[in-house]
Amino acid sequence: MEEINLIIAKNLKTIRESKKLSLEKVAELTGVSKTMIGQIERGESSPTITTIWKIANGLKISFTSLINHPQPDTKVVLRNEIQPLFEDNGKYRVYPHFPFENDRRFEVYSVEIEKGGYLSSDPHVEGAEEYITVFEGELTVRVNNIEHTLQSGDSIKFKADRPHSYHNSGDTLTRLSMVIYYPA
Amino acid sequence: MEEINLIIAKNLKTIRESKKLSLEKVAELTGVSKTMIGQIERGESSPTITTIWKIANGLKISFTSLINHPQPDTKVVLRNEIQPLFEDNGKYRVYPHFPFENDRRFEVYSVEIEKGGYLSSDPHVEGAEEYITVFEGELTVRVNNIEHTLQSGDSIKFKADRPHSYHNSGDTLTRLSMVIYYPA
DNA sequence: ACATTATGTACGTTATATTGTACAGATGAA
DNA sequence: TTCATCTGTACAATATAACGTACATAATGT
Repeated sequence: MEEINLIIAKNLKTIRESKKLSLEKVAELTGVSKTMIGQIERGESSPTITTIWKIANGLKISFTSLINHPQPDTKVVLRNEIQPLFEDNGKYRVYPHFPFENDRRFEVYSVEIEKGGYLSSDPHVEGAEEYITVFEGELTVRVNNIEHTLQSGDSIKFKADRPHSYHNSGDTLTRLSMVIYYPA
Repeated sequence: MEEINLIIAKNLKTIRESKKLSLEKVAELTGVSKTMIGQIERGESSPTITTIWKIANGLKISFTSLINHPQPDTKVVLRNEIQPLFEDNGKYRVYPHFPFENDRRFEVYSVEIEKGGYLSSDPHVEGAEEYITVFEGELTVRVNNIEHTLQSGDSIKFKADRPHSYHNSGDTLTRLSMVIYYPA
């Protein structure tokens, strides 16, 4: 998940050292206490937006240079690293492979639903869409009061800004891929 | 100067209303209390970076959509609106016309120095440069232990990451324009 | 009309961001 | 070495962000 305050910590320390400034010098330039600068660099504090503003302006750097962390060209996410979310007494399991991140407009999940497993989802934000492909078993999606039953290999796309539900209507484990898109 | 928390206040309120969400709904989606969301929208609070992160992620919006405020195509800055900075007992007056702002890599000032007025400046950050043009009177700049005397219409550029000083070496008021550049 | 729900604000409490001072280790000069 | 300065951290005090509850008003239905 990459804690945001750790990102800032690393960025600030890198920038400060690249400018060869001491904590005290940064404190002078920014009007933020030496102690606070140190704590931020160590990730011990989640600074307020005004503090970040003072730092950015005092150091004459952009806001994003503190917030952005360079995205690696390649990123591998192992199943074991993913902390699944459990619903319906563990019968419905969500694996967030690529959760929402700053500018990215979509998320990638996979879902496992045991036999009989069911989940009713509240509407997402207006304009949101879901793209589902079934990889194993059978899935029944209900949206707009219409049920759609899919088999392995089938897909469905629907506007997810209304109530919808997922149901393993088959006799075996259902596994599927889900992409959620959010409008800009 | 546009207080940063007021910018966020406006952005958040606009985004929330465009999505037709109540404070409570936003609280649910983001994990930030309804009260805090309200205070942020009213500009009564400078949220911490983690709170902003929660809001951005919960609402599936980018960080910058909360921070950025649309720059007008045209901006007029009247001399009367500028709050000058006084040095050397008011003999050295700095007028910040376009102070540092997020991505902009330079600042534009004008300076008035009365007869005999003098200012010794500490080094700016490494790589900083100053571009000065004299509009009225005489100016003596000292940098690298060398003095340069300029008349109205003359200009000078120098690396400002070392000590330097300005001196009105003439008999009349000196007025000049100063651009300070900061490396990326 | 009334009741009911929904929405945003005021208030008191807790958690924590922020500050100033004091301290310990490092660095450097003589 | 010794003294001095510089750098970053530990600590205690204060300011304020963040929370939960309760309240006022608006909106909605019956």
